[in-house]
Amino acid sequence: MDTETQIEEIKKCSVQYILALNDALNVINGKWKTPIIGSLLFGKKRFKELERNIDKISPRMLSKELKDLEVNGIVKRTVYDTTPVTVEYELTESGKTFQCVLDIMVKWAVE
Amino acid sequence: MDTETQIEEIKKCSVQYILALNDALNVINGKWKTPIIGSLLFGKKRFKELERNIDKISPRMLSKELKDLEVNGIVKRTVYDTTPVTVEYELTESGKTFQCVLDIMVKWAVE
DNA sequence: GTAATTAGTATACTTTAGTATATTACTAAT
DNA sequence: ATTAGTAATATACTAAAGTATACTAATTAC
Repeated sequence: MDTETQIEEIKKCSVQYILALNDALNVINGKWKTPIIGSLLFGKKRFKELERNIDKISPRMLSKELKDLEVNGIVKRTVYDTTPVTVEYELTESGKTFQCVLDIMVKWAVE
Repeated sequence: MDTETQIEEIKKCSVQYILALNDALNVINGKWKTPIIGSLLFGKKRFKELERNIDKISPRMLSKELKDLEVNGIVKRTVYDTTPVTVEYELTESGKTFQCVLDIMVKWAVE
């Protein structure tokens, strides 16, 4: 069964539909995940760059949310052995395809 | 400026993009709003029907979330003067167009 | 007269999310 | 020697979200 057919099947069953929905919602829940993803859509960034780019986020939250996003396969973390250490965050392929979800939310909000 | 052009403009500015995104996110935040919308996508329902349809939701939460959704123009509440009183909840036009947002989230989750 | 149904509300509580502030260890510049 | 920058972590706290349980008033069915 291909994904298209699979999606059609899921749409018929409210229980499965809501389960799949929750998977997607877990990626963006909380106050900070969308600003982080939004910021990374404009290119890879370092910890401090994100901290400066996202207004009022504390390092604790930034650290926690980046970990969550990494676990969910949205963000890729790369450490470079420099002094001081350089850590770069960027969206994975899955993270990039998530843009279409965000775009349609923006579209809905505007309309 | 038509909505299409407006959306293109917003996509260029991360601040505006995130603001619009938050409007959409406010509609679905919390544990119960998507199950409620999901349930109403299958047709109009009464309070007790929703309570039975959505596993483990308490009347307090159902009441609160329905009010939120009503305020945000997603759900329409209609009271019929019967005994005992009948209250029907259904999606507004805006609520129905929100389905495409949910659908794309499901699509993303499956893929 | 008692139970069940309707659509909720009230109160108290627990859990989760988020904030504030300080600290770590390393280095480079002043 | 002090300050600043790197990427965080630790501790303690507040605020928001959600749960549990009991309750309302009106009516019908048993």
